[in-house]
Amino acid sequence: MKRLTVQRQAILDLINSSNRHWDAEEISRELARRGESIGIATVYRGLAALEEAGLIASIQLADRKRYERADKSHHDHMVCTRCGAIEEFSHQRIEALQEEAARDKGFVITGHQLVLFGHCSACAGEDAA
Amino acid sequence: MKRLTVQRQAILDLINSSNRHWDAEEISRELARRGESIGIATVYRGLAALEEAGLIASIQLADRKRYERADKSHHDHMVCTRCGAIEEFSHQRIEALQEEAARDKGFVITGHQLVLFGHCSACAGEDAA
DNA sequence: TTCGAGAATGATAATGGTTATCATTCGCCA
DNA sequence: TGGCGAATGATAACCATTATCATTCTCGAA
Repeated sequence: MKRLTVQRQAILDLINSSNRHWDAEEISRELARRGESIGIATVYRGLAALEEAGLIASIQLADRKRYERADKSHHDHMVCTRCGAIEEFSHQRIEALQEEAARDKGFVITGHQLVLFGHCSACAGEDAA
Repeated sequence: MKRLTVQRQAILDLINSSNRHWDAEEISRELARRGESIGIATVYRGLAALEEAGLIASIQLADRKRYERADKSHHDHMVCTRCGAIEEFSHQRIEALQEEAARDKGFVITGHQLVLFGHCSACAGEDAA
């Protein structure tokens, strides 16, 4: 990324000001609502550039890619398949064990993604009710 | 799945006869090569039906979904971002720790996916050479 | 300050994996 | 054996994302 343009700054500010996991379309809509419309192609390019620069992070779900703040410690995600909520969790030990498993195979890890699918406490509670 | 048709049987046999991780297009091509052409829509429907029946398993990568045999014990994957090779690994502890993390949040796990990205031993070896 | 080159934008077309549509065919069973 | 739900296959549609390309912007050199 050679330039942090006003469009990219707007995307970055939006993401940094929340704890949400945004997709490109949501960002486009929210910025439009605030009167800062940005072409959808620019949103995609901006997100890619910002991620490459390490200013935002992402998780790749089956249907779409979602972006979040990068200024949080590493974590993985739990996705509720009922309401779509995305929760975060981290477990020191899991990371270490991943490295161990990779080392056993001579595999060099450059990244990883762990996603748990299921029902969040709110949705799971409905079952019991 | 109400019927295990010849088309679905062909898909199942192909997957069960290998250790590969197939995408729909590859299955279509391979069956065509063997003179058992199947419409691409049928391949997609067949894969979905077979997976729902628990006869095959899948991993959702960023660009495409890949299918593999289900008659293997649970495992996760390492994907080489250079040559595309997919290796499998499993770690008892990781599974247990996932459950632990979920329990802490009141989250009920119904499935999960752990993918490590990086370089396989062959590709990583090229660096050293 | 002005100019030029490279970078970014934005409207829109294209891409590619996957799903929907729908007429036709299949296979089970009453 | 007639019928009905299920499956097939060709093809259109979907949808997130990327490519194209003319235009605009921005920074640094002159």
